[in-house]
Amino acid sequence: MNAHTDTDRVEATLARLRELGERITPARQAVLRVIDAADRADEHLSAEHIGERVSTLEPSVHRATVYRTLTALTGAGVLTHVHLGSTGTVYHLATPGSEAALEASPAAYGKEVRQPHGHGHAHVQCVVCGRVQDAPSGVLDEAAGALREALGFELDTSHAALLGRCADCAGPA
Amino acid sequence: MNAHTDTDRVEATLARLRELGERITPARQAVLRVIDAADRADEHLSAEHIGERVSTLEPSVHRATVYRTLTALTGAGVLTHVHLGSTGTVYHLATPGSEAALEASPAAYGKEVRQPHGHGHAHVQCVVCGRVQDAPSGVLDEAAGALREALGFELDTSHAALLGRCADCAGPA
DNA sequence: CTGCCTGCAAAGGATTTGCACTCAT
DNA sequence: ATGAGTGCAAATCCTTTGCAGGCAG
Repeated sequence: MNAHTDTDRVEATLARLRELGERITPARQAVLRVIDAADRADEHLSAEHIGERVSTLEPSVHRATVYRTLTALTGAGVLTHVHLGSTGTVYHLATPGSEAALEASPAAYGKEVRQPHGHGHAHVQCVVCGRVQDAPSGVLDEAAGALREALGFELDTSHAALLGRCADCAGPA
Repeated sequence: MNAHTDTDRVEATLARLRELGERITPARQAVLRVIDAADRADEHLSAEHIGERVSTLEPSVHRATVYRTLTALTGAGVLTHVHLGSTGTVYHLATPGSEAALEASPAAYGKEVRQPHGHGHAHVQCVVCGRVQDAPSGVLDEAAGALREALGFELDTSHAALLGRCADCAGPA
């Protein structure tokens, strides 16, 4: 049941790229597959780390291409990135829907790409062990409202990780 | 009118350093003065930028020393830093009387950490223009509570900036 | 006097860029 | 065929580190 949905997610993204007039290349496919696999495993990969995995998957792809690809695909709206405090930036597929098998309808795109930013969930990172976790959805809703009202600031709740100490590192003092 | 309090803030910090057994050197004084001045002007300076200003104030101070000084003084608890999304890290004078070595020694990191209680304020940064603003205090209180309850995660509300669009950049798309 | 702190220079690692070529469309 | 995308290598950028000497305490 996985090999199937796996393909769907990457394929759906490729389809969106095509619609946008972007070219489909082996490098881009490899990058998307690596990120998709990481997403499914709840991993958060940096550009450099993605590059390593792409190399094993498609050895001819150069590191520089990975960087350019990440930038291009993020610009196209099919990838998103999250800035972690001091440990760089990690990437996600921007595919609508999420982890659970939403609905394997090939034509599920139905609509256009959503907002390039702001539809993902928030992340929290432990400054002690570096672990990144997904935050419950809505944790920043009130903050977003308060900031909008006080400053006219439109918060992008998923663009930067919140920092602190995870349960494991905070408890055992 | 200000020359007085200016001196006071830096002096107070120097006093704290002395109490901690840290040495007072021209380089450290210059760094503190630069950061203090920036704080007063609501500026948020990166290590590199601090280095530039220190150079004009005390030309003999080497860049490497600025980096080491920032690390050391942050460790001593008299400075704090805020991670901005993709534009590096900026430094502040730590507010006397509240947080001490939040990340003092590597050992203290996961150990008897003081609660990052309400002292430091949160920052928001505009991803369009890069501007950094202070967030109203308390905006993250609810989020902090929700994260503690849901994940046992202790949020450090002032360690990373929240990203989004400021009033100027959000409105007039 | 001690050893913490510094200056210097060189190393380091991550990301970017110029250029010519290739391949997806 | 045509130019977006790529490979390669060099260049940058910011930050760190080894070492020897200097100054604060």
